[in-house]
This record gives sequence, structure tokens and C-alpha cells, in this order.
Amino acid sequence: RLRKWQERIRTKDAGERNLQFALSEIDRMASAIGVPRSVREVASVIYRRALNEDLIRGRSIEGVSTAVLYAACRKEGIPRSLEEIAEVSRVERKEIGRTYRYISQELGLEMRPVDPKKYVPRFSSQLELSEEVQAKAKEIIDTTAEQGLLSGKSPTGFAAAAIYAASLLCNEKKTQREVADVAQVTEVTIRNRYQEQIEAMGIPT
Amino acid sequence: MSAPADSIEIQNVVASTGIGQELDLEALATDLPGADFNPDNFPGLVYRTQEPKAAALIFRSGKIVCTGAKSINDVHEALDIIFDKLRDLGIPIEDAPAVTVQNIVSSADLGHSLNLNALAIGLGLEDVEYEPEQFPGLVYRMDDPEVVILLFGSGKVVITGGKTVDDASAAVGLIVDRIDELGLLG
DNA sequence: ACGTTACTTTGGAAAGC
DNA sequence: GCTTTAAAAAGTAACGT
Repeated sequence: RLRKWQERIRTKDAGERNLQFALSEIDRMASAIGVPRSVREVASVIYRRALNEDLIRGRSIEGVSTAVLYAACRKEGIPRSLEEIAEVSRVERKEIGRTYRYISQELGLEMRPVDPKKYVPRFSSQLELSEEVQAKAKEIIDTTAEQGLLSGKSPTGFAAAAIYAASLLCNEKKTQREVADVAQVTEVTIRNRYQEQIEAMGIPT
Repeated sequence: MSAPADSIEIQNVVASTGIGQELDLEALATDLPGADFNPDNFPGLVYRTQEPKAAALIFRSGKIVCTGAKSINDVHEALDIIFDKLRDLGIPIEDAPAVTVQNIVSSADLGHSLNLNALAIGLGLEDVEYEPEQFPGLVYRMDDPEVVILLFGSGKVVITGGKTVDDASAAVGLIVDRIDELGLLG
């Protein structure tokens, strides 16, 4: 029918017009969190796919832009936590997470869970910790994850605890507060994950 | 031996029914002790039964939703209590209005801890939602029976979306077999 | 450093915005 | 899509003491 045809053109045009805005938003947020151009390119590809699959209806452009940036960071192996992404977006964390899950399912992105080790270099450098501490933290993550401690736990909290533990073991101590602040988790979470990891590593307290 | 199927416990049953007659909820709210009615927030009147413990949402159309019951029998008992209360208020209701079970929420214990990371890949990333940053459970949508299973690292699971008690049993049996085939059942 | 409360997820119906 | 109801799972967060 003619009406349906016109409607398609109308929504397609609107989508194309908004595409410009979406891409500039992705660019703005990507710069703010400091990720390479490759991430913005992946994000724009995902956004265009979402647009073609008509997944944007009923959702804000800002929300979808933020969600695809979050997905792109993970796909490129340089994940940002939802709170980090939310800091540069005007969309709240919960909405970003929901939109991300929806887009991810509908486009079949087949995202793998975030590897906590991916957060170690960035968090560690913000804390000015040595390579030795970073290597130790990664070792703690691998060993304890293999023992099943990672199931259901947030990757940032898991990484934060391992970094805290490694800083103690390498005599470069950072407080739980300092680590908690860069990882955007609470001290309680670090404490809980730390205790489990130390026990699994067979390190006496 | 404690088979996972034996650990299944029904946690909540959602059902709907109707008395085929319009109701004056404003009047009902004043005549029914303990009734909560805030039409500005929600069009339904909330009435809770103590034994069995359940909550009913009563609508102007006469349709009723019952939730919170721990068994299908409890749903009927709770609704019968409500029907009697309405009859006491002079509202004629047929003997046994048809009740439709809409959803059953169950929990169970698979008896082994689970590596959710390996499970997400093993079950197939396209059929699974596992976002530990947002929620600790792995969400698995099963086609037959059509239910959703939440799997946790502890080996505890939640089965929801089913309309019969057998749906939960079948789902637990199938997911245990599936996980076992993948060599991921401790 | 505790403890408590509360929020995240899944599913479904209802009437109305 | 939202609003309300109930219940489980386990993790995380935000209070108060």
C-alpha cells in the first residue's frame, strides 16, 4: 500500500537524519572515554545495523548510541563498565544496560562475557601500579576464575579485588578505597571478592 | 540420591479469572477491610489473603488476577475466599468461575556449582544472556517447554514462564541433560 | 566492619495512559 | 513502553550503627 510505502520512506528519512546526530554523539562519548577510532567505527556499524533492522523505534537515539558504544568497546577488547559509559552519557546506567541487551540479542552480536583481566592495565595505571603488580593481578584472576569464583560476579569488582590483592603481595599497597574509586565499585565488594580470591590462591591472611 | 527434579519448589503462581460483572471499586475499597485502591497509580484494587498468602488485583471489569500463591490449589483457595467476601457484600457470583494459570515460578537445585562463562558459550551465545555486570544469573530461553531458566553459579535455578507444574520438571530434566552433555555438570 | 533494606533479572495477567 | 502484585535466585549498593 501507498501509505505503508510512504511511512517507510518517512521513517527511513527520519532515521537517516538522526543518524548524523547519533554518530556525532558516539564520537563525542568515545572521545570522552578515550577509546581509539576503531571503536567508533565498530559502534557506527552496529548503529547502522540497528537502524536497518528497525530496532531504534521506541528508544532514544542517545540511549542506542550509548549502548552500541558500550558494545563496541567490548567487541574491540577494550571494555568500559556501564558506570564509566554512563558518566559521559545523558542516559542512566540501567537504560544503557537494557538497550545494550536488546540490541545485542536482536542483532545476534554474540557478546562474550567481559574478561576481568581487560581492566587490569587501565585501572593499574590510574593507580600508578607496576607491571609486576599487573602481572600478579592477572595471575590471580586466571587462577581463581578457573576455580569457578568468577561465575555471576561483576568483572570490575573481580578485577578490583585482584589488583588490591596484588598490590599488597608486591608491597605497593593501595587502599581498598583507592582501588574502589578507580574501578567504580564499593569497598564492600572488593573486600568480599578479595577474601575469596586469597583463600582460593592459598595465601595465608 | 537427590535428583534435581525432586528439589523443585513452586514459588509463585499467577492466575486470572473473572466474575463476569462490573464492580464498583470505590465502594469495594470501603467495604473490604484491608483493600488497597489507588486509581491514580493503578486501576486495580489490591486485596491480600492471609491463608493461603496471596494477593489479588481486582478490576472494574470484574476480572481478577491472583499472584503470590505457592500452588495451584492455593490459587483456588485464595480466590474462593475472595469470591465469598464479594458474595457477603451482596455481589452474586457463580459457583466456580474459570481460573487460568498464566505463569508458574519455580526454583530448584542442580546439585553442582556451574561455570557460567563456559555454560554461556556451551549453550550458545545466541540463546543465552549472561551479563554479570548487570545480573548474576545466566538467562536461558528454552523452546520446549517454553520457559525461561535463570542459572546461577551455585547451581540453583529459577524456572519461569511455564503454565503447568510439568513444564518446570521437564525444563529441569532437559537443562541438566544439556549441561551434562557439555561436560559442565560438576 | 557489621547488619538491614533495597535494587538488579525472568514471566504473566489485568485497565489505561 | 509504563503503572501494580508476588516470589526465587545471588550480587551489588546504600543506608545506619
